[in-house]
Amino acid sequence: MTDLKTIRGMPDLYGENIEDISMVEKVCQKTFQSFNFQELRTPILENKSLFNRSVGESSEIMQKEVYEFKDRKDNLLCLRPEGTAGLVRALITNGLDNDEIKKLFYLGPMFRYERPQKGRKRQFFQAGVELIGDQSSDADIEIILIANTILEKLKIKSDLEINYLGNVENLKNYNDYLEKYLSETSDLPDYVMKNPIRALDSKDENIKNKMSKAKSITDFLNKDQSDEFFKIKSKLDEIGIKYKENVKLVRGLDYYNGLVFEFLSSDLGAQNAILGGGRYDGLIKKLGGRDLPATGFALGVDRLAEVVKASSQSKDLFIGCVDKESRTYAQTLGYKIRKENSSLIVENYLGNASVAKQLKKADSQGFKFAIIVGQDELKNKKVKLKNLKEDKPDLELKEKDLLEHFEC
RNA sequence: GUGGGUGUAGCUCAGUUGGUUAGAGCGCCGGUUUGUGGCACCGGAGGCCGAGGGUUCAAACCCCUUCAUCCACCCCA
Repeated sequence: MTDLKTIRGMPDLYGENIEDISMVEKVCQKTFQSFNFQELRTPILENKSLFNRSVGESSEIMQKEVYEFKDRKDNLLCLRPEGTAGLVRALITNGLDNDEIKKLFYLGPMFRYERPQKGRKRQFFQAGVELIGDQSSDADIEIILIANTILEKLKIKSDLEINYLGNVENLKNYNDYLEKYLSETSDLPDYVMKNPIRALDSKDENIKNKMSKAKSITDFLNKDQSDEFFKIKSKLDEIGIKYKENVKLVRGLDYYNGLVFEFLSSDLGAQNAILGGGRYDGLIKKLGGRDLPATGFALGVDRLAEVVKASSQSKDLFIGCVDKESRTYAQTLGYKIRKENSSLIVENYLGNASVAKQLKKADSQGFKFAIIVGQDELKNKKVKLKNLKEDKPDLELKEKDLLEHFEC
């Protein structure tokens, strides 16, 4: 029966699970659009080399988390592990890397071969924005505003942490410094040896102790960079967005520089990052496009869905029927009512249960109103509208009045 | 990739030192009530006890393997 199993970390989603995810996606999409961001949808499959050059060949993700395979013509492909690289590639591929400022968003499944746990699946959903061509700190502020709006709409409590990485040289210098600083320590785990910057957010007590006396990236910034960071912070203050400066915040993808940030939720255990992003000014050029600044973020749709509970949508009208003759009329009524108001949820019950059962079903499924269509209704074109939520007498309505009752 | 927990009905879970036919609650279907809901009562369906192997007269239970899931490390959204 192995052929009937789902692939590890890629569950079928149904019921409440998909309701929550789908609701989060809708909120994201609406919010992006309200900031006048346009959708850009790229393929799930890309050449693996694209991610080697963007995410970084030495990064954890590319080292062991990519689903890669050869196609029938021996091209080395992979399932995308994140969204930014594909979107940047699309800009270059389609000649969109011009001077016009671009505000783009994406939404869809990503894949990483990791050990699954809460808030971490092998297929997971991300939504994100990229603001291309604007190097000002206002652009960084704009995307933080988007992030904040989404989290507010979803009523998710979270803490914003920010840090400033400077540019490639700062990072290199800081990395070199850490390498030297840590070289006195023995028993360093592999991941720290490979990339000393990883020691910053390590949970290992040994490393934590050692790092508490190390210099921070802030000490490696020049005056302009410190000023820029200061500017960003005062703008956040002015708007009234609370944040915590975290000099240990570094991000796992190689392309980040300048401002980086994360929104953290305490309700998710170890996978507490629900949204993260920052500036990636060098990436477009590195991938072969023009030298354009860019900033953006990605959020974990599944992770947000874990911490919100979607208020189950209330359903509007249950149309039952008592025999075959009346059923078609019942369907006609449903059809007309939905035309009158397309946002209504209207069930046309097509089974053979008794009237009592039908009403019970309507009630237990959370419908507000119910009508039962039978011979009388068919003959007189009149129905009794039952209010299932409040104890009120039935309304006897002609077809026209019924339609009016439900129009928007 | 490392360490640990858990897999029994659609869902949440009981199941005694290994002992006849594996249970409950919720949900589903039917009835009390053949055209009027919420409550109550009665009945029913639904299980290869995650999968494969082993020990035993006998395994949901013990052993091995494997898969899935959860927690932590790691990583990230």
